[in-house]
Amino acid sequence: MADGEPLDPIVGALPDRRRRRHEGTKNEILETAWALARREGIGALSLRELAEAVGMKAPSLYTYFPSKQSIYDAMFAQGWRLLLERVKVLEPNLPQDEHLKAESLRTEARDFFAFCTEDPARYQLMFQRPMPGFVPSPEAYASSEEVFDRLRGRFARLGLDDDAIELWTFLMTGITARQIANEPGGDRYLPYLDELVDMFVAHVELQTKGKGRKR
Amino acid sequence: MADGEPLDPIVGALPDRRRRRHEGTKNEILETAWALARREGIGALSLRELAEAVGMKAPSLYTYFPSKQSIYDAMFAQGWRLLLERVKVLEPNLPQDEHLKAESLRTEARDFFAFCTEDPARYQLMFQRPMPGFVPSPEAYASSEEVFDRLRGRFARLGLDDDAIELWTFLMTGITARQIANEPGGDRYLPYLDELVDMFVAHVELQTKGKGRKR
DNA sequence: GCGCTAACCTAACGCCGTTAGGTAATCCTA
DNA sequence: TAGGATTACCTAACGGCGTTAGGTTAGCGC
Repeated sequence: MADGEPLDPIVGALPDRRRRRHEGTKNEILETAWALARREGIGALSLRELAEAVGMKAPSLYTYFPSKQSIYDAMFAQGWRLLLERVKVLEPNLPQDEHLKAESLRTEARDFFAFCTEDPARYQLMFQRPMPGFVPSPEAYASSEEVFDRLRGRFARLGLDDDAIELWTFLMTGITARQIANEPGGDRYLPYLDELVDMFVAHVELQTKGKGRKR
Repeated sequence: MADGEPLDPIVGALPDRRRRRHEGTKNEILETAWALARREGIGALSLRELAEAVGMKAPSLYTYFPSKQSIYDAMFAQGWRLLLERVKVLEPNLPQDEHLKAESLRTEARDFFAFCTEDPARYQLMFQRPMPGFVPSPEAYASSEEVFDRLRGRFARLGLDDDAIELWTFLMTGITARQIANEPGGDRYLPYLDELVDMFVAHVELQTKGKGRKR
């Protein structure tokens, strides 16, 4: 308590120049990790290989990350932050009422599908957790929570409740998972996307009209 | 060509007693592998641990399987054979015409959901391929193909085409994937299953009525 | 009883993530 | 600007992994 910040004692106390360099190297490691993950699969990432790709030996990586898991964690957080940025730009274009519900949802779906399929390694890390024992840290998890919060917000503005969100999530999960599994990197299932959205819209419209029914 | 069977020269030439014993041990290894996979995750399976659990040392497993991948492959094939058995019993109860389409699909969905959620490790192995580099052998793949063929057959009898199958697969993939990811071993999403089926039925009914339309 | 081979074993290879412990460069303070 | 601290790397090594090499023993057909 007496001498300043006991939290994060190493990095936190760095002067700006060094700190920037440290952060720069950290980012370089992460970018290289993404490149390797894309080439050989997220589960095939090796610290020795990663270290060599950035011009180090494996143990030196531990200056920047305390474990391999923490590298995965940082990548996981990066992925969700990126998705968060992308869903944020969707929101100003939302209609003020429930008009254009279908169009909004089509845009939403296309954006999500594009995000998921443009980087299969990222998709696996974010949605499938293929590394045995990997559990994202609370900080990393926070971004993913905010993505869902904002999804809830957008759906509320379209007059859709939490059950609709669950249904929506099933649809989006289903089509992207199948795309990644059967044709990673491609977009063979993209033509089905609008049909899924239409099906969904028809369903929730029916629910709303016959309101007060079950559940 | 001259001297009998050059295929599978070791196991194929065994006398019955030995052969049975060999197959028995093989099954014991697989059952133990399933137990370990269920306890610690399919990706955490270790040959040394597996060997110890069946009272061997790791290299001795190579008498029964040529590699760890081949153990995964055998488990993969087992999983799909089991699912095949389960969908087979569905077929005698199918209606002769398109009557009871919704009921048939509800049964279909419930059965699939139950199969997927009752063993998360099996689900991951069959549907998510979490082991880097694992590719099922053609023989193992055959069972999974037959499951799909029979699905096509059942759907045809209900008057549903291949596009409907794709949509159906998205739905089933979506809800099971989410169940496994968010609450492995539970059935929190089961209540949404009938709603998904209703949505699907309403959609394909609409497509059929307004026939000759797009796509 | 003899030869064959399945069914095990131990030892070891090269990989992995990680730790211990050392050294050189860089920075802040006096 | 010299001294002390700390970062940013290194090499060596540990225990674990899947796998291979090479050996021994037990069970089988002839």
